[in-house]
Amino acid sequence: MAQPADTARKSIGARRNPASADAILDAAEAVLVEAGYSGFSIEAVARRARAGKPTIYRWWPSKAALLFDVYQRQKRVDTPDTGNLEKDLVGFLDSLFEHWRSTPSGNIFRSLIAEAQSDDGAAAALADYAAGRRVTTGRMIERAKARGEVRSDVDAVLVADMVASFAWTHLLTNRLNGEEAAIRGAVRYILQGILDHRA
Amino acid sequence: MAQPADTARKSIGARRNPASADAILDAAEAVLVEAGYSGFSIEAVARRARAGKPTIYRWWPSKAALLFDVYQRQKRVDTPDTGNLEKDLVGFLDSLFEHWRSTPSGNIFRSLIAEAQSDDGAAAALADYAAGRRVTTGRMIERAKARGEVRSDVDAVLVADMVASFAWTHLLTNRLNGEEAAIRGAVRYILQGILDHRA
DNA sequence: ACCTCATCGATACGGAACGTTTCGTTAAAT
DNA sequence: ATTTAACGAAACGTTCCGTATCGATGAGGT
Repeated sequence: MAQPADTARKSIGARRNPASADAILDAAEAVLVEAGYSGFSIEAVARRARAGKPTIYRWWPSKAALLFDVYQRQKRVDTPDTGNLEKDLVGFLDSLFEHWRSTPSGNIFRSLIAEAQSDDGAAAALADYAAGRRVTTGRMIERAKARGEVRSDVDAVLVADMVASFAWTHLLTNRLNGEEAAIRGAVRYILQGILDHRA
Repeated sequence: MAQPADTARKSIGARRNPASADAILDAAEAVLVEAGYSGFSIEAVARRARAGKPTIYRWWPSKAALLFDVYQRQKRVDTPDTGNLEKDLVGFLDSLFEHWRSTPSGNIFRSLIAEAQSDDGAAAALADYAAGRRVTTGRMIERAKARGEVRSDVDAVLVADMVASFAWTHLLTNRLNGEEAAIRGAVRYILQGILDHRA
């Protein structure tokens, strides 16, 4: 679901000032980029957006919800489809690492994961999002299965989970640079395995 | 005059009351277990330990440092060695998940990772720790290489990284229960790959 | 036996951010 | 033109931060 955790929007009075919501999301992103997660406070966002704190709290029940909406506004890396799974997976991870490195998305996502460790709402939203992405990425593997490239008994979502886990962990431990060899290695091991003798 | 070994007052100041340090670490762990990461504050730890805040700040420069020490006191899951890599990896992950589930270690580790997203010191400590664990776990793969079970060109540390990533991500997204099938699948894919045809 | 001194618990401090409440103002909807 | 609700600003009490200051405690050295 693309909606924020709650959306318990009050009565008929629809969001009267969408410009204000945009300004707040813009400010939140800017604060996150300039001050980092540790400097990301509702007060800082309100100051930056020239908005009142209650305005933020009215629409976003928590810092986590705001973070999640900021993340949702970011562009996503979509999954390639060249007809070759190895090329697709390596390309996907290369693009993802580059995207995390060169846009605010990486730091926003890190913050979101961190927040999810202490905020149940953020945890639920993140779990939901991650499950969706596993399915999306899993389609890459499904396509390869369809063309007979991958064994039919393979769990595409699980493979997507392994790929995502590799990426997440690298993001969380600041290992996004010069990891091309690791990416290629990891993909190759998932595709071909590491055993010396085959049954 | 029989003088004891000169452990004399050192730079950092001889820790005069190790019992107090233990009490603080005990309290920190208890707070973390009872109130979770969001309730984990220096003040709460001090209250619980009947210690003064300055006493904590004297020895631990940050919340992250205290967290790390708490984590270091926990038991670790060690890597099995049955002579069969698949059994070892599955056993290792099963034990790790069970350990994270049934002891405070999981939540402490989650907190540490979260803290590392906003504290450079914690990030460095975590990176160091994780690198060490990759080497340790990598020995499992090295042993399998030595007995010819694994291809000699395989990067053992990278494989360990993939295994750890899988575990970390499951921890961070609250997926520690009923994951036996996923563990077996992931290990099998790493060992045997997912391709249908081999080159 | 005395003295010295680092650590101890306790308390207070200024600062920041929390989440809420109050109050005029503004602007869309009727 | 009137209603109505979201708006910004400001202030609130609270919690926690990290630091400073205090007298008490107790071990080591003389």
